[in-house]
Amino acid sequence: MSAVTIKDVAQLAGVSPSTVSRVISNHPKISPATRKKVRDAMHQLDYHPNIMAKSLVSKNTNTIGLVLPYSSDNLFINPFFSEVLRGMLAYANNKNYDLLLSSARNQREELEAINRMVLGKRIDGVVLMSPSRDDVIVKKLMEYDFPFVLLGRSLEYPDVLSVNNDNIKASFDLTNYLIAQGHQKIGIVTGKPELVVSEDRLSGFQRALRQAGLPLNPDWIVSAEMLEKNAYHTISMLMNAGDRPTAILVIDDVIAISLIRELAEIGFGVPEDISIVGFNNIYMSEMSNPPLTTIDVGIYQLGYQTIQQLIRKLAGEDHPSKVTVPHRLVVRESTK
Amino acid sequence: MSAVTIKDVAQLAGVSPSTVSRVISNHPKISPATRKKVRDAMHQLDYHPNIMAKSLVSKNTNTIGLVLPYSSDNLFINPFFSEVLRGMLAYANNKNYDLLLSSARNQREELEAINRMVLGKRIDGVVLMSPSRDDVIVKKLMEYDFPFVLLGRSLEYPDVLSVNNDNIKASFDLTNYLIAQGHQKIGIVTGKPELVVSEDRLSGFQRALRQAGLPLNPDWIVSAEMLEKNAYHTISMLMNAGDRPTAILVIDDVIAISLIRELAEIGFGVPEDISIVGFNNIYMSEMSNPPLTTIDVGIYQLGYQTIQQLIRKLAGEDHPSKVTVPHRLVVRESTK
DNA sequence: TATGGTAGTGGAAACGTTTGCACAGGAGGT
DNA sequence: ACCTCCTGTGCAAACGTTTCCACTACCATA
Repeated sequence: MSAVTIKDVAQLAGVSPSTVSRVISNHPKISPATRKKVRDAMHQLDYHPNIMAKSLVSKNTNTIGLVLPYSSDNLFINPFFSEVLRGMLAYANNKNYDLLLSSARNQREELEAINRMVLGKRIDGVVLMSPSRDDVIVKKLMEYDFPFVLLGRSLEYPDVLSVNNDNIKASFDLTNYLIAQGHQKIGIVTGKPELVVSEDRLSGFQRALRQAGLPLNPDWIVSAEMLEKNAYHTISMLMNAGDRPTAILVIDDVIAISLIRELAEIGFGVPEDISIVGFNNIYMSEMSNPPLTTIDVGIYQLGYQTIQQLIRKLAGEDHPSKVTVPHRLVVRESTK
Repeated sequence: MSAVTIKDVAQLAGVSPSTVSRVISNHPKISPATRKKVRDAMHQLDYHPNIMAKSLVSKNTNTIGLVLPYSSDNLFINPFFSEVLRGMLAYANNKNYDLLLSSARNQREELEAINRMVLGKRIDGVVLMSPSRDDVIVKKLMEYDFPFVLLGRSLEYPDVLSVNNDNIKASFDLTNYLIAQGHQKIGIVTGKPELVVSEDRLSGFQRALRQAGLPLNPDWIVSAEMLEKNAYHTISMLMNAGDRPTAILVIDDVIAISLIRELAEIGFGVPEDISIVGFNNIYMSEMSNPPLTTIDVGIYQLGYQTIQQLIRKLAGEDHPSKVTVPHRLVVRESTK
C-alpha cells in the first residue's frame, strides 16, 4: 500500500513541501521550471494527496451529504430515486464533489446522521430530501449557518435554497387535459396527506375542477394507502358505484401502473373503460401496458439542479435561492 | 458554527485530551468517575469528533467507496440499482459505515475515481459493480492489497471477495419451469454479450434445452439491443415466422415488461398467445400488466451481503470469500 | 553605488485527533 | 518497612496537509 506523501515528492523534486503544495493548488508565483520538476516527481511516484489531511487544515471536504429519510421506503424503492441520484452525481462529479450517503430509519437517526456529518466536519453541505414538513433539522442547520438545500419542497425563508416542481400547477394542467378530453367525472388517488407534494397535487386538481365548474364526488377520492391495503375492495367500490368516474388522476406513476393492472384483473380496460393518468414520468411509464399518460417532472433535473444550487452557494456564487423545475404533460395511451 | 474540540471537553471535565479520547473509544482502564465526568462534558458541549482528524491518525475512515461504472447507464435507470443500494446502506449504516458515491463515464474516469479515493485514503474498502470482465482495476487493487468486493461476478482468485447469483442455475431452473408447463418452442432475448451475467443466463438456458432434447431455433434468439432499436420489426420477425415460439425468456425484467407492451401493440396477448418470463424480480414486476413470472435474485440481499463481506474483511473476521445469493422462481400471470 | 521592490522559495505552526511511554499513588506480599 | 505490581492518567509526538511569514536573489531605479 503506497504511502507516498508530499514530503517524498518534495525530496525527489529537490524542493520543500510547501512548494509542492503550491504546485498542486496552482499557486501563481511558482516558476515554470519548479512546476515541471514537481509535476514530474508527482507523476513518477503516483502521488495522490491525502484527503483527510487536506480537509483537516483547509476545512473543506468536497463532499456533499445525503441522508435518505425514514419516510422514504417507498421513495427509495421507487425508481424516482435512482434517477434523482443520477442527476445529482452528474453535476457533483463534474465539479469534483462526491456524495456521502447515509440512511435513517426514523427521525432520531436522521438527526444523528446529520449531526455526525456536519459537526464531524465531514461534508461541506447537505441535501434534505425529507419530504415532510418537519423543521427540526432545518432549524438546526440554520442555527449553525450550515449550507443545505431542500429537494421537493420549499420554505418561506428567503435565503433557504430549494429545488422543487410547481406541483399545484402540474396537477392543474393534468386535470385540465382530462377535462379538455371531455371527461366530466374525474376521481383521484391521493398520497400521504403529511407530504407537501400530495397536498399540492390535490389542491391543483381541485382548483381545475372548480374552475371548470365540475363536481368532485367524495366517493371518487381514495388514498393510495387504502388502495395498497385492499386494492380489490377499494376499486370495486369506486367502479361499481352508480355514478362511476371516467378518469382517475393518480398521485404517482408507480401507483398508477399498479392500478391499471388491478383494474384489468377486475375486467376494466384502460383506456377503453376508464382513463388513468399518473405523475413523475418514471422510466417505466413508457413501458407499461398501456403506456402511461403522465406529467414529466424532470426527475433527473431535480437532482442535477439540487446539487448545482448547493455547489454554487459553496462557491459563493450569486443565484436565486428557489428553483422551480418545469413540468411537461406527456400524453400516451392510458387516456382517451 | 460550533467548533468544539476534544480540548474543550477536556478542559470542562478537568482532564487531559488523552483521557477524553480514551473515554470516546471505550478504553478499559478509565475510572467510572472520570468516564462520567467526561461523558457529561461531551453532552453539555454537544461534542462530535472531527472525523478528518480522527481518520488522519487512526487510518480508517468508516467509509466504503462505490463507483458507478460507465457501462451502467441502464443499470442505473434500472430499479435494480436502488434496491441494491438500499441493501448496502442497511448493512453499512448498521455497522456505522457510510457510503461514498462517485460515478464515471468511462474506464479512465472510473480508474481515476478509485485512485483518488483509495490513494487519497478516503475509504477503507471499495465495491466494484462493473459487470464486465475488465480487470485493470482489480489488478491495481490487488497490487495495493486494498480491500474490495465484486458485485455481480466472481473471479477465480481464491481470496477475492465476491457476491453473485448462480445465474446459470437460475436460468436453467427458469427454462425448466417453462418446459414443465409444456412449452417446446422457447425463444430468448439476450443481453450484452460482454456481460458475464448475460453469458451465464444464456448458457443455463441452452443447457436446459439440451437436457430436455429440445431444439433451439436460431431465429428465436434476439438481442435486447436489437429489440430496443427496432422493436416492431424484431418482434414481427419472431412472431410471423412459420414456426413461432410459445414462450420467451427475457434477460431482464425491465426488458420483459416492455416486450409485453410491444407484443400487445401488435396484437399478441400474454400469456394467451405467448408466455413471457424475466429475470431479477424488480419491484415493478409484480405490478406490471400482467404480473411477470420471473426469477427473484434477491436484489436487496445482493447489496446487503456485498457490504457484509467487505466489512467483515475489514474487521478481520473469517468468512468464505465467495457468496452466492440464492434465487427463487416466482410464478405470476405472464406464463401459462 | 545604494535603495527599494518583486519573484520565488523555505521554515514552522496549525488543524484535531490517537497512542506509546512515563509516572504517581496505592495495594499487596515478604 | 521495603519492594513490586497494577491502575489510572498526563505528556508529547505523530498523522499529512496548508499557509503565514521571512528570507534570498536579483533587477530596476535614482
